[in-house]
Amino acid sequence: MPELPEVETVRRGLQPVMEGQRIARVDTRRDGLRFPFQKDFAARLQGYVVNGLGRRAKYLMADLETGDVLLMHLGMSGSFRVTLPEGESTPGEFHYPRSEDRTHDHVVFHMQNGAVISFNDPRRFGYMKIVARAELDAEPLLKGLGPEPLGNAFDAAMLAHACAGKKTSLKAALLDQRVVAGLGNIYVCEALFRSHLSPKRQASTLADRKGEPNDRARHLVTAIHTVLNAAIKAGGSSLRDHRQTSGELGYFQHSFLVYDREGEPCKTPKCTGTIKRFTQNGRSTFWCPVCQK
DNA sequence: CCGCGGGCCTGAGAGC
DNA sequence: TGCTCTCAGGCCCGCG
Repeated sequence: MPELPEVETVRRGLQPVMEGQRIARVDTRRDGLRFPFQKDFAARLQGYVVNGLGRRAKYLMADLETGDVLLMHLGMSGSFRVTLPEGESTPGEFHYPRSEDRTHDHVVFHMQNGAVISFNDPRRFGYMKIVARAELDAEPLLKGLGPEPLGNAFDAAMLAHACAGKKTSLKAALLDQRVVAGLGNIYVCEALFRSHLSPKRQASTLADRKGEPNDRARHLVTAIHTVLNAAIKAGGSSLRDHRQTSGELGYFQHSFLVYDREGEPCKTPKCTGTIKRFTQNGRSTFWCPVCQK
């Protein structure tokens, strides 16, 4: 599922029931997800207050009063569902990911305020890991991540510099979390389309000979900002598994201009092209060969 | 450094 | 109805 907008949507849904609240109990319903749980996983969480819930790239980070940080990654199919205590919740219609039963609820947080937060992940590509805050800088999962695409450090100059001399494709460069952290297959396709840049274009062509950013770099950065902000506003994109923590669907998939639109007409004004799909670095790329150059 | 293929998992959808 | 095949918002590893 989840790229930055989906993870941010989940963060905003969990924040009110986690931040400043005490975890009463944690149930793990299997030995692990992608990796086995740490032996003291539940013990390091139970009974402690969550001071804050943040996000770095596609990771959720729960700051505990103990000085530990719980890192959570949703993999491809992870989702969280919040159930509020009797009388406090009136979330409308629930759309459960995949099965109606909760077979794939692998981790359940019982908050002292009565909220129950379930982590569901059919494919189990997600993971959770507790790291001491003092050791976060050395944490392999986070080390080497590039800047946040919506943060101040990410601009045309930074992107051009990171891409200078790269012979790899623009698509591959943007998917590389060391270049910029948080984009995935959908939003890379969408941002390239919106900036009229070909996914096949060599990444180095965002910079001039001195490594200075050109108009392509500036347009691409703008397109990334625009598409991510719009997707967050829409609660992310629900194709298969992504749900907001209320169970509601995200709806940015209705705003896709290229992703999942193979064979359909290009939406660029006056463009007569047709959206094509091909495989790049093992993933589907959707694009318009007519207006993306 | 790079691209590529395989692996990790389950489930949905298409085709037969 | 049911089989087989392909594909899926991520990411890591090893190969050449």
